[in-house]
Amino acid sequence: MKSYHDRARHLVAVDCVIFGYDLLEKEIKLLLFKRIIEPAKGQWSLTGGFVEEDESLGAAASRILRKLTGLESIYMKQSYCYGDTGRDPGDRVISIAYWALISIRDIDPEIVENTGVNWRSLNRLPELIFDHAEMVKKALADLQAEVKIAPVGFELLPEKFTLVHLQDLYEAIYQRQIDRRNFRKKILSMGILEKLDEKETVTSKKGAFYYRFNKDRIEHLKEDGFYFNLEVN
Amino acid sequence: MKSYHDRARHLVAVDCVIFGYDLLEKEIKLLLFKRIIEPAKGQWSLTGGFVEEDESLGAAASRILRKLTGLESIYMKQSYCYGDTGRDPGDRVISIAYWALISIRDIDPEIVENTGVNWRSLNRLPELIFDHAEMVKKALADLQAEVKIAPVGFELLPEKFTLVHLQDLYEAIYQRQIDRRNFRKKILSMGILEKLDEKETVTSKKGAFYYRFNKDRIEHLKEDGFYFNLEVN
DNA sequence: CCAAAAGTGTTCGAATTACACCCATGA
DNA sequence: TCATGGGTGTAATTCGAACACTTTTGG
Repeated sequence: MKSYHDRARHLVAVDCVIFGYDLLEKEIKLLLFKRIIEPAKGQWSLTGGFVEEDESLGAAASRILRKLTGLESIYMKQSYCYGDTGRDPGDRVISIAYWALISIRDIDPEIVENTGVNWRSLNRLPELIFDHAEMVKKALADLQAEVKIAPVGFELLPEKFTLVHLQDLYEAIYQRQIDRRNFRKKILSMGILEKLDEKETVTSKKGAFYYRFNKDRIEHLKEDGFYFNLEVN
Repeated sequence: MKSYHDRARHLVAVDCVIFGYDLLEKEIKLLLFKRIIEPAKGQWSLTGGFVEEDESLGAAASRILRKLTGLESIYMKQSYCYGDTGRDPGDRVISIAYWALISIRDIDPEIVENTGVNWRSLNRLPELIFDHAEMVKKALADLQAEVKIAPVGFELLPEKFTLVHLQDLYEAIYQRQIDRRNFRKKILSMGILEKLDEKETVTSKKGAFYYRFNKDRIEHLKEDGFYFNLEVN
């Protein structure tokens, strides 16, 4: 049954701001690609695609992410809907931006190779088409806000990680330095980490203890309306 | 020039979560209306409409607000885009929710009368169609977040107001009690209010001093990245 | 033995919370 | 004179910020 006759119909797209973290380089990167269709063919762009007939917005975003990385992201959130009439010179397109946070190391490199996408450091982005720079800016703000209220970053680290790894990650997201002592004090006081007996000895001679997340504890805290704030110092 | 051929085209709507404040009743209300078209004709709904061919999303939201209230709202913000395929049983409609905050007293009562809309207390809402209840919930959260970082509420009060009025407003938005002394201490310490010699003597025998906003000072603080937080006590 | 990274506590100031009594006035 | 709502200050606590030295060990 179709109600609503004679109404304007619009092209609706989803654009994905895919943040990746590589714990070796300690930097947040963005997955960009060179447009293969007109207009603006050959220029740098976010990854996106049109929303199909019977496809929800989230499904469209997941489809695009999966195609480019082979991943289903745990952290994929809607950011904002961009609908100015002139934003895409090709036609009037309404675009919903999503952001996702993934671990670069998890990606199938072959897929990345084949799809012509490219990881670019957040600090040294090329010029982007249309309003994509604005999308990135807003998505980063969303990510930074999200990180304060949910243990987002934890999804990006391997099962075992050191407190140094964890701090590096938060520094990459916030894009600033954090005091080591204050960071440890705060994160440990939350009681969501379990210290293991094992040490990571690759990056230092002394070695750093591995930790592991206590997922039950996190779930428990969330239920109690726990406010996860790591914005120290 | 039209690029992008053979792509699905969608109905795109805007739904407005219009929050109103009445300083007499000290309550936030929502502007609802009874649907006059199928499906769900006769049921309560947010106010909305389809986005037209060459109309930006914000323009569509403003158009709807203006039609129903005669107002241009200073505070109208995009909330979230709802696009599940089955959300509207009439057809697949992608809807962008906006919220606005207006002063009920400013509205032309004749327009409200003619359009069949209705102010309903936020605490005693009727059942709403589709996913509109979810829209309201999210928009309220957005409003509460916005209020912490911008002097939103000020737009809702008349030129002259008492500190009691201002506190009532914030209590209505946060939906909780605030300690009188702490509230005053905080708001006065910001230096954005000017005390007048005049008193409001309607609600009390003693009378309460009127205040007025110092808009220049607010602009000045905003430029310095001022974080407007009134979440006291 | 020394370079390099991990690990650890304390102090200070600011901000937030809790809390109770006096004031002015019209009826 | 009394009921009603307006107005005020202080002490206790919590939270975040700043800050420097010791430990371990492989080379």
